[in-house]
Amino acid sequence: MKPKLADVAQEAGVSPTTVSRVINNHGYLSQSTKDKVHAAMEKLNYQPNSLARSLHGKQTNLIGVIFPSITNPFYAELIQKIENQLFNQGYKIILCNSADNKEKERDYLRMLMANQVDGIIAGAHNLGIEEYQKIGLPIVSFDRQYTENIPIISSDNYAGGMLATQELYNAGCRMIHLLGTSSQADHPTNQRLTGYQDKMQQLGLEPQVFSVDFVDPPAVKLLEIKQFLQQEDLDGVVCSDDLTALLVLQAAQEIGLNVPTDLKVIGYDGTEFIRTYYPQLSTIVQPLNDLVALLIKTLFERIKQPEKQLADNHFVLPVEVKRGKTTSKM
Amino acid sequence: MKPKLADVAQEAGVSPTTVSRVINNHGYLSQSTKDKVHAAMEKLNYQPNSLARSLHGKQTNLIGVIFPSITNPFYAELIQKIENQLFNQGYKIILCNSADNKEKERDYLRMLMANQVDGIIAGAHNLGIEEYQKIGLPIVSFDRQYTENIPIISSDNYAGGMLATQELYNAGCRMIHLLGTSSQADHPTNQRLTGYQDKMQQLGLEPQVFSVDFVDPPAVKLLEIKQFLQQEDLDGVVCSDDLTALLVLQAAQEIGLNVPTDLKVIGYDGTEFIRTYYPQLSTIVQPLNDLVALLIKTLFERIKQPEKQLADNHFVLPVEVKRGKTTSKM
DNA sequence: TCTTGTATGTCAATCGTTTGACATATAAAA
DNA sequence: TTTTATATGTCAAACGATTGACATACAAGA
Repeated sequence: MKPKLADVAQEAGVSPTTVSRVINNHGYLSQSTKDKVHAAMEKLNYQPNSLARSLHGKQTNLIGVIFPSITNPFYAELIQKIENQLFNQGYKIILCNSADNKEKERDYLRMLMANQVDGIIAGAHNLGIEEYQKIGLPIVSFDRQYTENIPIISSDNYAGGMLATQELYNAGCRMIHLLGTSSQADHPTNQRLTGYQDKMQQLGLEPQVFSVDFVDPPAVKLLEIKQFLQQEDLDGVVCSDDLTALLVLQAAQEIGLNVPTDLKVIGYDGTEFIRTYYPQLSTIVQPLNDLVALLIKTLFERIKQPEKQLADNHFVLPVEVKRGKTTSKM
Repeated sequence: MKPKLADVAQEAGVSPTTVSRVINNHGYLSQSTKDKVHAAMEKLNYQPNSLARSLHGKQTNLIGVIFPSITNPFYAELIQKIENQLFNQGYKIILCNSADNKEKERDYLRMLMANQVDGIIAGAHNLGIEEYQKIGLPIVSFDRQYTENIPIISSDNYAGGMLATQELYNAGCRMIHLLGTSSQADHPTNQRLTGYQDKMQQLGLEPQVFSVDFVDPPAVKLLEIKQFLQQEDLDGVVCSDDLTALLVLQAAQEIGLNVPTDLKVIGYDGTEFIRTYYPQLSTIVQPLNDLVALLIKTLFERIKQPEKQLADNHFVLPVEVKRGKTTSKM
């Protein structure tokens, strides 16, 4: 059986209370006792049962992390950075992949409650606001609107939409379309769309929006995009994310459109992955490191003072353009 | 405060014991009592504290999942599938990103023990065998050799190495090099190298191996690969993984080598991501779904019968070639 | 009527750890 | 010598749920 505190006490020849005191550094302790206890813990490979400790009121040091997918490089990098930061502060993460599935998300929320996590970082929502209100746990959200009481961290989607459009315009495009994946009405990334529309208007151009269904498999999306490229009169495409942009590049190649000569393309997200393995793709870079730092800082504030009313609950970080060959002038 | 069992009892007008009986479906219960209790749980949004339940001897339904990275699409897809399967069976995962860091891996193992996880799926190791032996928990490993007592699930790296080489040979290559990332001597993916070497010998060709350092940032690797392509006399490259293959394609383009005319390339892993977004890349496809199913099945067997000696502890699943333009004949 | 099965309640021990109350003992400081 | 800080021990209650032992009560069936 796993060693328990009492075993350590016996091994070290001290009382259980003393062992607990050593572990929690509580009360008066001589160096020699500490050493004895540590030696015994080492010898038995003892680990205090965190279930028992947490049950007694201590934190669990577990954070629930809910995102719609981890195979999307953007989320993968986000989660990896979150994991890293949290690990450095002594926290572990329970990874929840909502898979855009209402039931799964609900089940996970329940499980997280049952597991007494200290807090939740959420970047997915299919559920109504009520379920998020009911949880009664510190939550911060990435780029999703929940309730007034839940802080939202996001990058400047509106400015990003404008920047992307401007970039194509600067590269000489005049027939710029937006290619997006349809999603809920209140999804903050819809701001990218608005940014595009406003910028087009500013430039005196007609906004043109085409949507592919978010849930379609990529092969289907590719087909739709090929049709889109063939049917429309266009010389530039603002994509709602980099993966969609990759499909555009692929579609363009398959139907014999040269990028950037015939068509210019800009994506959105600018993950390290894309920047490394598709350096030619122009894109709007979200500041992942800053986003993660802010998410975690905000979450810890919520954990420390759960009741505190938020003066402002929406934090927006700036984005920047990363220029590649897909928006070269010629 | 969070509602507890006693609150539910009061709300439902029954005894705490009865509530517990309803939750665990233990002993005689009338339908009306069950309904009352369920209504009360609903009303209070009650979730049994899993810490307390687990402390009492029940399983935690937590599985530790340790991999070196999640931003690599291969691991991302593996983890996503693991998460999915485990969720369907009522388990949650604690995601551990070892980041090829000994200390981090050790800390995570400790934490997992402390959190009383029911088992571990590990695909990383920097640590010695002893630390894995000490844990005393059901473990299965993906593609890593730990101890005789820990089952290993992998795909057929040796056959994969041969297949990849044969594919280039069939496409007309005669100067086939292997480009790999250096790693530990006992790493099972070294079997890919051996497969390559044996196949070359079989074909009467001279094996040529070039290594880039695993920890180098991609930009540095890219440089090294460019030099490699320029210095060596070659017409085909077997890459140890798809990401390396992407760098080769990029390097080739930058130095003006046409693929597949001047140079043919084949990768390794064949994730859905690569197959979708780089369909031109030929690669060896690992059977992710089967690997995950087997990992989980084996883990559950270990959990059920931890003491059972293993007749065979290495399970190897077959791979297949996915042909793309990078190994077209012409 | 006497069993027997069903339904619920009370009580207490248990899981492993934390922590406060209290006792005691030694050593150093006043 | 008396105080005080230091060091350790014993004991027991708590955290929230589970579960067995035991008591009680009511119904239906023999």
